[in-house]
Amino acid sequence: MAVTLATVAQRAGVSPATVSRVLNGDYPVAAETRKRVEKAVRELDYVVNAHARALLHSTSGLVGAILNDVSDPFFALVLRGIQVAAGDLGRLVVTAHSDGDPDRELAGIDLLRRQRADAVIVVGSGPEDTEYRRQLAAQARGLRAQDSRLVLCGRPKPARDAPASVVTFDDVATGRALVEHLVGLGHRRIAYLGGPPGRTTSTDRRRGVVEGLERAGLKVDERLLADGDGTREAGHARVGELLDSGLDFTAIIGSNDQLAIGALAALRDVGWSVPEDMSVAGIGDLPGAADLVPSLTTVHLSLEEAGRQAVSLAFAPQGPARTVILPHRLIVRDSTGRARKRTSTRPRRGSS
Amino acid sequence: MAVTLATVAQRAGVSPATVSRVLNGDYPVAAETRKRVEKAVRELDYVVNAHARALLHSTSGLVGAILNDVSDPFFALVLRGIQVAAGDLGRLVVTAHSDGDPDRELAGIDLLRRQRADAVIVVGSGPEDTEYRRQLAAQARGLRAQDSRLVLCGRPKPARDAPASVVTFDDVATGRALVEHLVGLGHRRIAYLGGPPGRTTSTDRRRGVVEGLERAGLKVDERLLADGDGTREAGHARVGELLDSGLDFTAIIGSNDQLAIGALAALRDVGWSVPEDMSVAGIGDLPGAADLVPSLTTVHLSLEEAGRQAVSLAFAPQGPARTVILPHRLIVRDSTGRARKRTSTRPRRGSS
DNA sequence: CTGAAAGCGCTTACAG
DNA sequence: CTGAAAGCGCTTACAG
Repeated sequence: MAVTLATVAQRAGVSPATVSRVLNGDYPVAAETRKRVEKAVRELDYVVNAHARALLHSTSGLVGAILNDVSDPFFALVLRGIQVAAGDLGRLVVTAHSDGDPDRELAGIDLLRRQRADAVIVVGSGPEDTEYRRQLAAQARGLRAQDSRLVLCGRPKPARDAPASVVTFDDVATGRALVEHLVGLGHRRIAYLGGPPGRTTSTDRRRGVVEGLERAGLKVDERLLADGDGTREAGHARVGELLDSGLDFTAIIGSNDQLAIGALAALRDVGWSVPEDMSVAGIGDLPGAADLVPSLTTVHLSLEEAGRQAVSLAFAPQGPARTVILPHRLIVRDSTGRARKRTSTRPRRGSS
Repeated sequence: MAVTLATVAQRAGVSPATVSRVLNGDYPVAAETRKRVEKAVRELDYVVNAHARALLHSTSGLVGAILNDVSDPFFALVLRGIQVAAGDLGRLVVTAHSDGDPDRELAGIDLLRRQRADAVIVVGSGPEDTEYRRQLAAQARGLRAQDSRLVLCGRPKPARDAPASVVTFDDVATGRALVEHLVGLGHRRIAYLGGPPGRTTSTDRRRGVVEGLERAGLKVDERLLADGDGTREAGHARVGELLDSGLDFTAIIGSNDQLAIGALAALRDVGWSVPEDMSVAGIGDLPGAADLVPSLTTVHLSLEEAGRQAVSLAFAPQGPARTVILPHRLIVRDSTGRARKRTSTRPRRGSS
């Protein structure tokens, strides 16, 4: 049925071993023989079976990536970096998506272990749940035992001793940087739109914001720290609520660009101007942030670079697990400006 | 070294066959034995080798996807659809990216054939080059011979008789729909920003625009049809040039949303208002199109649905190759409006 | 209910 | 330069 090495060998009138040698081209074969074999390969449209190969060597040439959601630009950019770097190494990328569900993430790693992936890269923030972290650490050890490895991209290790490399950003510092920027512009009451609670990134960015406020000697008003699922819609809704609440604030930090975009939309709804009536900032600097009106002040994260680094850590020659913290960069654009002088001049909801 | 079925069997004091049966759970095994085996599996952290399995059955459980660029939202959305549908079928997705290079695309298919992917989905517009189409058709036949199949998502078949299924949009109709919309608003001179020449989608959308103009009895001014690589930057640059050229036009159709975004930016640069001074529309309705200011009139394409359909075509029970044309939908937002009455009132470049 | 044996499609020492 | 044979890690008739 299927064309195998044996089929080719028969057609070319040689042994399977010889065909294999021609194909791999790493062994002396008579020019004449080679030609016959190549002809047979062409005529039969023979394509080597990667599984048979993978069985011999214990490597598959596959690198696995687990993502929340490929259509989210954050993950898409990291994935691109992974693809480029993996491509350069002649490896294919196998992706599984978890939708942020810890169990699906773990199940994804398992599937990838079955495929004997040369490395598994788990992208994005992780659940802080203890049991989950225990299991992830176990998967890290399992991969190691298979001569593969786990690389975490965008989150810290689940346990100090987990054999996993990490490439991530200093999420605490990104939150702090935004607060410092806004405080420098005279803002004293800053609202914060958090991401899904119980996830490393959400916790860290929020901590950064709180630290920033404290360092500036400002008191933290919990009522201005709004949680949500991190989507544009959540940002839109939370800002609507904050506006309705009558609380006083002059700036909004979205813990990601989507939230900031939602905030901009909510402000547009009520006719407030940004940055005149309210400053808005995000984190991520995803494509399009500069094309918003007003263009978005945000913290740039080199996501594609993170993906590339993850692959390079994955295939680094031996050595213990490493941790790389990638730099971030505050990008000041038009959505943040000096704080309003007097709150009494603030426009009222629906004033437009 | 590595933990195999044999290791588990030995530990549990049974034969490999029994372990296999416990693992697959499709065969009677004594409860007592089962328990012992499961214990051994757990203790050894045994993970079955998918390659050994793939060698037995001739299926791998992998679906392959070839994309220009995962970080482009168009492709990211299709990929998400593919992942969701493949996940529902218990299959993993292997991705390769081509950056639009025909040779890399073909090479990607080859890698996927080696992996014995159950199906290969090639996403996005295709080169119109004859030689390329011949080779793609050959790959389609090769996949078919391997009991796999080729599905094209977003482009037509490379040849009438190529054994490939197709899920795509009516690109000609999308271009035409936009022209009709604009003509209905009184526009008579419409500029068009094309995508990369020599690609199916570019050609079709452009044809749609030209057809639309002709049907409306308008004459086609080639000078208003600008080609480019389809990026935001190209849109920005082309519109700048068109503005400088002094040609008269009141609306711009970007053959994708990125081009339209670039157009909006270029108009902002010179202080023109949209839609008062110029109408702008795109194709795609990518996330964020509604958050632009002004929000973008565009043609909605159900990209995620296209990905899902591609998988469903790939695993449809037998049957000849099929072609599915997904519906598109004109979404009128704020970036298009009635044509200016008198061209003489048009603001001049740099008037702002 | 359990095991021995063959075989999936390759590669690689080992001989010649 | 070429081939016969063993083996990678599984599954599945075939016996029992």
